[in-house]
Amino acid sequence: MAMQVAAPSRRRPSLGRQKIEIRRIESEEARQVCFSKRRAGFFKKASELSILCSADVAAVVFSPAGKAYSFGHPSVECLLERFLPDSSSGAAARVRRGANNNGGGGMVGELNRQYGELRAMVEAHKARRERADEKIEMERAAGRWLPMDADVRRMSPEELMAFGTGLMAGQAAVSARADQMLRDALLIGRRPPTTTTAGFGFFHMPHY
Amino acid sequence: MAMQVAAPSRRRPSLGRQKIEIRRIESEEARQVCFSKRRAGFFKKASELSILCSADVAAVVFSPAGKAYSFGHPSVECLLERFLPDSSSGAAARVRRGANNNGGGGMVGELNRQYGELRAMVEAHKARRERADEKIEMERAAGRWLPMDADVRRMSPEELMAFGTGLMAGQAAVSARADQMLRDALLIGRRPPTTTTAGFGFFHMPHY
DNA sequence: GTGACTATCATTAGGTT
DNA sequence: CAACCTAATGATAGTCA
Repeated sequence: MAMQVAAPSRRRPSLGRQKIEIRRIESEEARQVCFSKRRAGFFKKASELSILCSADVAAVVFSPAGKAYSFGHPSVECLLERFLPDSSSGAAARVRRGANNNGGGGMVGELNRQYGELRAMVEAHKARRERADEKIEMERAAGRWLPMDADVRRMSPEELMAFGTGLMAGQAAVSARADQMLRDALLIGRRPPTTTTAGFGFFHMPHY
Repeated sequence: MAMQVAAPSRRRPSLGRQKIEIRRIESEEARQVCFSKRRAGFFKKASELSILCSADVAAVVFSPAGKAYSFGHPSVECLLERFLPDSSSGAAARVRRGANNNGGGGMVGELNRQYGELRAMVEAHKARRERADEKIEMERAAGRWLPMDADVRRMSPEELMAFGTGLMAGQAAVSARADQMLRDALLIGRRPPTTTTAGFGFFHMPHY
């Protein structure tokens, strides 16, 4: 492998950072490198957020390979205890029951209420949309849509679109990742991660 | 190389970003503002990390006021279950229950999360993109969007619920579509609807 | 509390070593 | 493969509407 003699006076050592689109990085190598860099940056952000704003933050990341990393202030477990009970105890069950019974009361009503805020925001956007004309084309790529629940009958088209998109997005994510999750789960099983402290919260790093 | 900035005839509207130390922000107001901004940035990073590297990411943030926000790809519960040490009691048990409840058919519960996602997304976008192409949104909203195989818009809440549940069970085609669309919307920067999943994955916003 | 701005600081994509 | 480098992109502190 012949190496070129660097010509420092003429050639730039680097093009510097290039803009990239937020989509899966195809190159296995580049993806790995990016993961390492961004994971570090991500945890740093978590740390700064917790310190600057006195907020409690927990973050867990699973690498494509199945290794688990995490950050938690005060600790991941602690925050999960606070976060989970609320959504798993009575809420979900109650919601579900209500849906089966009348499909429009209780939680759904609340959902709709909250939707009012969102709607307001969307409205605000429309109000500000003065300069914009182009590519209605992309739309086609969107494919088919599917608005559901939350009393869609009362939503404006815009809201329906937004909601449907969001819904699909979530489901898409779940479906698309189901297989990998399964694989990961089987692959990693559950091994106790090593724990280290990084500045503020706790970092759990995987050991190989 | 000290260079004095020549006194500009016109005063700068802002000094721009200033460097700050990573320590609790004393000013109540400044802390709140910072929290909002950084929380958004934090979730965005989480989203990008999960997309770029195909990594599974979950993050939970509690504001000083006690409100909880979260991001999870595929979902917070799902990842937590993978992360938490096996323990048939306490947290793990609850986590599992919650996951089952939500995944088993709690569409509304899921919708509630989607709502949060949508809101987060809108919030994130208002900050910088809408001025470009709201036109598309309008056009689309005009009523030219293609419905799914079933006309969910005419379904009763019960029917929607059932349909939604079925969808969650497995809609490969839809998932693919959504995924593609999401990618386009998110990465390209010019998405049709006012919706972006800030990645994709679920956002849990605080319940009021 | 949120949106808009802008100058700056921070992060990181691509290469190199 | 990780540590360095450089330069361009991205995030955001400070301020005002």
